[in-house]
Amino acid sequence: MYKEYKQLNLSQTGKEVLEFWKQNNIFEKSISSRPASNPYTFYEGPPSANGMPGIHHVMARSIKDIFCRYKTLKGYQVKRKGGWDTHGLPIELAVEKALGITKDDIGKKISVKDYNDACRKEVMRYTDVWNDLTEKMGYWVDLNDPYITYKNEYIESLWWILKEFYKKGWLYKGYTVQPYSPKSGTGLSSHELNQPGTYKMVKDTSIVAQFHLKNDQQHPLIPVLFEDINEDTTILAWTTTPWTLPSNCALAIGENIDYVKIRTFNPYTFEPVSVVLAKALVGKYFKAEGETASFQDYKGGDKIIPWEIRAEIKGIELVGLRYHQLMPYVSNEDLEQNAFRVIPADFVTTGDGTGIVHTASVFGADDFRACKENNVPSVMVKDEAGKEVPLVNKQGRFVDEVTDFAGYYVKEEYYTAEERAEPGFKATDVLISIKLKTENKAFDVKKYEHSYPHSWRSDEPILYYPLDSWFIKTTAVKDKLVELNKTINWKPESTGTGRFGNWLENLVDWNLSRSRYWGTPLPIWREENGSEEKCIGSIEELNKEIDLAAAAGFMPQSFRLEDMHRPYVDDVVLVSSKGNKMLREPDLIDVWFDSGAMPYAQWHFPFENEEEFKNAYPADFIAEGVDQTRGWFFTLHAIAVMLSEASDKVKAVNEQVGNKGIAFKNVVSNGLVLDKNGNKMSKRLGNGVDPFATIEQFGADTARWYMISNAAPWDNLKFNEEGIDEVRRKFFGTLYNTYSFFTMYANIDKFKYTEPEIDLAQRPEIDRWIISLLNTLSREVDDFYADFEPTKAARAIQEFVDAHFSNWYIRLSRRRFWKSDNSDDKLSAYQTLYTCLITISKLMSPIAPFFADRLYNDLNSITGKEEFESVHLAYFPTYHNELVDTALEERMQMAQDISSLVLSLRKKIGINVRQPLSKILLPILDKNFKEQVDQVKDLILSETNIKDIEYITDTAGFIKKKIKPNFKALGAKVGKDMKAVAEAINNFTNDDIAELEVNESINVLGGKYLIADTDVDIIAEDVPGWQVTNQGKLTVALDVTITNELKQEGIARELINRIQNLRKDKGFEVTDKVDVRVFDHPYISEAVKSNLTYICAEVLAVGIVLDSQLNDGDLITIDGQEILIVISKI
RNA sequence: GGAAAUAUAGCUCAAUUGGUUAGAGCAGCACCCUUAUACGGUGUCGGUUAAAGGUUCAAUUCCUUUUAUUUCCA
Repeated sequence: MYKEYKQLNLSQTGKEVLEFWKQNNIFEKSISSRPASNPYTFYEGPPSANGMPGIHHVMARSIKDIFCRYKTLKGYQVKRKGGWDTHGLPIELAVEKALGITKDDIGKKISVKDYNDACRKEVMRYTDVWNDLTEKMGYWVDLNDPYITYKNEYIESLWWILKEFYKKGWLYKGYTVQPYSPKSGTGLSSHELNQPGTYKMVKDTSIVAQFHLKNDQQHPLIPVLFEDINEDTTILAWTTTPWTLPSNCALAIGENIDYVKIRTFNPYTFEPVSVVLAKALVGKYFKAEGETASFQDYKGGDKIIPWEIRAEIKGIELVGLRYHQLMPYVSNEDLEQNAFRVIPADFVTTGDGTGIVHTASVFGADDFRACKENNVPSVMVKDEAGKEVPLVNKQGRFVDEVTDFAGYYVKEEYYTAEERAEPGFKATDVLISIKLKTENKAFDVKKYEHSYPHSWRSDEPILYYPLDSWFIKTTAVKDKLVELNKTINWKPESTGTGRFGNWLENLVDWNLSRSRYWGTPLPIWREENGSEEKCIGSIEELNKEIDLAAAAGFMPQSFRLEDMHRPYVDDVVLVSSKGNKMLREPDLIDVWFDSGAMPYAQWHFPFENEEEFKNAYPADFIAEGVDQTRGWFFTLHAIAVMLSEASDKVKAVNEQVGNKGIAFKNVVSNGLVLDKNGNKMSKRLGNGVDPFATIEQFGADTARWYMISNAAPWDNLKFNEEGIDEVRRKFFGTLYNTYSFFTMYANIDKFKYTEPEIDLAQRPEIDRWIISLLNTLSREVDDFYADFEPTKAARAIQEFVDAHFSNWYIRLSRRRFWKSDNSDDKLSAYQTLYTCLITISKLMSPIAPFFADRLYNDLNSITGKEEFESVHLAYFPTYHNELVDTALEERMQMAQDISSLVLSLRKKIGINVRQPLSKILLPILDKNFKEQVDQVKDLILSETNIKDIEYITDTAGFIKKKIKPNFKALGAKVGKDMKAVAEAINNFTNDDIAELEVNESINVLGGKYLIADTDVDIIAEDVPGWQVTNQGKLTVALDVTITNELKQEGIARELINRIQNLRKDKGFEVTDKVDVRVFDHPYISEAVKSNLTYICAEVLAVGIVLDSQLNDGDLITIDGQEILIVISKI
């Protein structure tokens, strides 16, 4: 007996199937049953278990799961090693919050050891919750042996990679401009800058400064810029950070921007001056009235300042011009030689300012880069230790060399509230403005409101400040990164070419340093004076060095490092070749390096598991959220490409597996999950969706199917519970019903698929049709999965189940199952229905793994047709081209369309389907048409309750035709004359159309064009005198005459319908035979007599008695006539 | 400020890659059907395809600009 269910409960099904998987180790078998020689490699992007999983994790992991399961079906061995991301700032922040401390307290209020222990505990806090979700959502990943990034072995692999880079010269210490908080004395990571509320609107003093050009220099533009010896020509540059002006070292222009030289007067000193600025921004600083004003009549203080454009200059021509240092506090020969000149930069725009950017290399990341590229030195001073430092110290104050402002805080906010409240207090930016105004160096000063980042910790504005950091020289392999990226299949493509591609094009070196406590320590030891350094690439190497240090007396004898984290690793002191102490660089490395190195470190490569690594490199497939584009996707790619150059061991592996140096071949980046209104889910709004509750209520399958079928993975998903319910009702409900239908009859007939397969040729049209469609579907779904298009796969399956399988195939086949005999036709119906169900279970199993497995096993456990104990151990349905019959699919579509047209006509004229009608007319469109329709004629007739189909040709001019231009075909032919041609065609008379049909062509526009019949669509629009409707090319005319005979049959059908309803109401089994007594009402008596056998057969009655004495029973109504009837089970 | 994605019916999504009358499902309304179906059928309501401009015989589709939402980066 096939299992029958009272109702569909997907949540319950999920739990039971999960238990079945566990009991029978199905996941393990799905791997062990596939040959190791046929691997498909998937990398798990490690989640961090210090936060609760959300519904978006169900989304991301469904995508991973789908393709892994699909590849298993296709015969690949898909190992999925799980992993945990355990380091990093979020964990440290969570611990700080839990302990009620700040970063500054670490090492003071709490020891680094205790702190790190707390982190270690925190990081696995929600592991159980995560594991629970993983199971319940049906995500198959190996959690028994996950990689954990804080393990010593993992870290050792990271050290090995770093050493490989170091040896290649790709790991260096450098200076970079970073967000910096003077109050906390620490650099801020980009993560910290992305905290909510860091960017705030502030009003800053902005200055347009006049940079006076040197008139004694060699430059082609000099004659233009200095028209006479007394002319004072300046370049206008704008800044919102006046405190950086003493550090100015260059002016940046856009090479393609148009500039002008304008003669005018300085608005503060009233001195005559010439200024250079972007042409597009002239209107911002000069009033239109000034252009016509007289220079002679101008007096200082006049509201209208005269101006005139004296020259137009291309940006590129300005490059190289030298100017006088604006605030000459600090200078030297190098600066005089190489700084204070105009350089080109790509970040200059004419969006605001003057189109010329004041550049202080040490206080802006863009500035720093532009200066470096153009070899412009920075304005620096030497501190007490002789080290070069900027003009602003780490407290945010000017150094002594900036005499006028020595000791002043550069940002107003760094002063205390009391200091700021003192009378006469002025912000340093304001003081600088005043000074520049009086020195004839300021052209425009005003307050400017803009958004500026603040430290989330201390709430004061950050500085961009140069700090020491360790870098990986990713720029050294930039070209290869770009090149190899083109070999990666990105879904969607735009993420790869756009977001990722552009990012690679503008690649900068990777800043590895983090001044934190819980993370992978940088394995570099330095002599205190920096003259010697060592990079350690393994525990063994470290131990050797420790032994040397022990011999030098710096370390205890036979010391061994138990834990590679801080503070333990900081206790290791090594010895230099000169016998000096070497201390570890205190930095940790960026956690993204941890995860990007997982292909190697998860196997503890190269120290162990070389084979495992080789078999799983590179990944065939990875998937994460699009926010990982510059995170994990990048670090994986960067490390892989760099190792392909720097490491002999990786090179060797690459050679063996034929890898050019990538870490992954296919990547799916999925979008976000938003709430149903399109808002981000957040704790604050309380609009987050609990994945556990969702799975409990609807079942994991429903949630998965909903998320996958609703929107492409890379589109944002608006998560709506009503949508899940719709999926349950429409898709799973329908599919469940098809299964119930099957079991209901299969159990009655004891169908176990033991009979030999009926030849396809012997099967009826409708069976061959659904089999053809099923094969087409298999191929499509296969292609969609292979192309990482799960949404299209889901939609195709859904469409098949709903529109074709359930609402056409089964509906039209029902009668075949009622028959009491066991004919071949019935067997064919069973075999076909079974094949559809089992195939659907396989096709859908990657997306809805629980339901699919239940369906598969409910069927297969009875028939034993397949040897697999789970659908996930089975193989993807093979596509059989010979089973696909496109002509058949076409004519069945026609049958559906024609039926639908007839039903719509019946509706329009108010004759219901139970009333038989004699015939429909179909105008013949082409030779094939009649032949095609004839083969599905019976289906149409029974579906629409019509007696016959009659075909008509237009020989008699009986049909009114309509002609429509086929624009696509005509476009190539007539081009610009389309309008005229279309009009001509639309104006064709019936005779014109007839001529075209006979000759297969016709002249239009007085013979200018010859129109072929393929250039137009001709449809039969109307059959005068008939009820007609059409859709596309199809036209159907209905004969609405109801003869007495038809009427009687109609009444008989009504009676059958009422009896069937009564059977159902009374709870009779579908196989129960009945006795019928019905009142001998004149309205039905003829109908009963003339359709007696038909009625009896339909309702399984042994006989019908017309009884004029009947005065008890059920009252039924037919066409308004009330009639008593008694039916009784025999 | 830069890069990217998205924007089509009240909602969720299509539209054969430039072909003229933009389609489904859900929701609403009306009728109908059902010995698998809390399902289905037919009809109805609903659109300035975010806005503006451009290219073209023809634009939801290509280009430019703008707006909104979102992400990543500075």
